[in-house]
Amino acid sequence: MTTRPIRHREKRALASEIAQAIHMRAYRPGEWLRQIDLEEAFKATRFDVRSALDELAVRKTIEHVPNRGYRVAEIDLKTQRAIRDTRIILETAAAPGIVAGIDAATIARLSELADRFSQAVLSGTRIEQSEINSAFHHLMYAVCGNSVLEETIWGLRDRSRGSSVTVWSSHQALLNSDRDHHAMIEALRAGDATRLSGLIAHHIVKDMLETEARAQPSTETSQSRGNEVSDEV
Amino acid sequence: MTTRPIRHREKRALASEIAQAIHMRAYRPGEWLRQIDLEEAFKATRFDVRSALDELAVRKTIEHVPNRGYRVAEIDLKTQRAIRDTRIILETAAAPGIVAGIDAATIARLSELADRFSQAVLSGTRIEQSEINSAFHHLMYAVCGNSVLEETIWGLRDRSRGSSVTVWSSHQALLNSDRDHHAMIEALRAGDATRLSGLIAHHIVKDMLETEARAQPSTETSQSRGNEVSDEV
DNA sequence: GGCGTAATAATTGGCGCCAATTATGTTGCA
DNA sequence: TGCAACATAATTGGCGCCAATTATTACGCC
Repeated sequence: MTTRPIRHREKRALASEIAQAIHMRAYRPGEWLRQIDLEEAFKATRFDVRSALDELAVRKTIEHVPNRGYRVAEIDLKTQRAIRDTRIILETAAAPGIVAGIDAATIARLSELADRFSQAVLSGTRIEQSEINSAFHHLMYAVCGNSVLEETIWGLRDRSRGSSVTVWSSHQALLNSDRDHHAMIEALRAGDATRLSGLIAHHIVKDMLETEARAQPSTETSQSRGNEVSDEV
Repeated sequence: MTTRPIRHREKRALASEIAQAIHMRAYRPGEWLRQIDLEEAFKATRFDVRSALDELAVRKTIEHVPNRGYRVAEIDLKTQRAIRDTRIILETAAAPGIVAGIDAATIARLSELADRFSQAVLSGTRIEQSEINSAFHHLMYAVCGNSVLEETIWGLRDRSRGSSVTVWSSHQALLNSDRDHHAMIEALRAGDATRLSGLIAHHIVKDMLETEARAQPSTETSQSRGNEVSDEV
C-alpha cells in the first residue's frame, strides 16, 4: 500500500460518501463545502474532491456558485412540493410492477427489514433508522422490473433527502412510517397493486408534510463553524 | 479577445454542445469519444473536455470505461423500453398540470411551432425538425407547473435521444408526429387533460416503436473513422 | 503460415501549482 | 463614531505535465 490517500477505484465512491454525509446532516443546507475541509475529512486529493463535488452538483444534491464554491442546496417550499409530487407520480406508478415482479423470498426479506425498522424505532440511531428504511424501499423498487424507473426514483429521493430532514422529525412520524411498511407488505402478500399504490402515496405525503412543517431558516453563514450538529453522528 | 480557446463562462455549455452533437448523430452509439479529437473539434482545453465528458457520464448520455475512455451509450432494447415506459408515466402525468397552467398566448405559440413543424416535415433538414419538435415539447412541459417534473422529463428525453435515432426513421413517423402535435393543441383548447394524456402516450409509443424496429448493430470499432455520417450535418 | 510474445505508440487520467477572485480585517477620513 | 476604501489573507479553479494503462505493431518461434 502506498502513502497516497485512497486507491483509484474509490474515486467514484467519494461522491456517494459526501452525499451520505450530507444526508446524515453532517453538513447543513446552505452551508459551504470547503474543498480543503473535505480534502482532509475524507483523506482525498483536491482533484478527487472537486470531481465528487461536480458530480453532486450535476445531481442537484449541492449547488455550485462560480468563484464562491459549492454549498448544500437549500430547497424552497415550491421545489419541495414539486419533488414530492414527482415522487408520488413515479413511486405509485411502480406499484403494479412491484406486485407483478415480487416473489416469496423477497417478501420475506422485506418483512425482515420492516421488523428491523420497528426495532430501530425503539432503540436505534437515526442513521440506523435511515439505512434500514433505505434498504427497505430500495429492495421494493428493485423488483419493479424497470431499472430506469428505479434509478429515477432514487435520484429524486436522494435529492429531497439531501437538503431537508427526512430522518424523521417526530416520533409520531417514525411510528407512521413503521406502520406503513407493514401495511405495504400486507398489500404485497395480497397482490393488491392499487392498495400498495395508495399506501406509497400516503407514505410520501406524510413524510414530506412533516418536513415542510419545520421552516428552514436561511443559514447564510459564510464560514463553516466546525461541528455544531447537535445530533449524534 | 484572447488567444485562449474559449471563455470561462462557456465551460458548462460544452457538455451541452457535445450532447447536441451526439443527438445530431455526429458521433454514433458505441463510438469512442477521444479527448484529443473533441479538444480540437470544440476548440476547448483538455480539462474542459474531461469535465464535460464526466458530466455527460453522470447524466448517462455517455458511458465511462476506466482507462479506456468515454463512448456514446448503446442502449439495449430492455433499457429502451424502460425509458419509454418511464417517459409515459411522467409525461402523461404532466397533462393535468399543462391544461391547468396553459394560457391563450402559450397555445398560440405552440400552434405556431406546430405549424412550423408541419412545414419542416415537407422542406426542412432533420436538425430543423428535431429542434422545432424539441421547442414544441419544451414549451408544453414548461407550463405544467412542476419544474422538477419538467427537468426529469427532459433528462429522460435526452437520454433516449442520445443513443437511438429519434430523428424520425420514416416519413410516415414524421407525419404521425405532426398530426399528434395539432391534436394536442386541440385537446389543450378544449381543456381536455385526459385526451391530452392519451395523445402523449400514443406519441411516445409510436416514436419509440419506430426506433426499436431498427435493431442497432453493436459497432465495436475501437477507432473512430472520421466522418462517416451519411446525413447532412 | 499461424500464433503467442515482446516492444512501441497512443490515450487516458492523477495531481500539484499558481493566477484570479472573493472575503476579511484595518486604517483613514468625514 | 460610522462609513468607505484599501490592503491582506484565504479560497476557488484553470491548466499542463507526466506516469499508468491499454491498443497496436513487429518479431520470433512452433
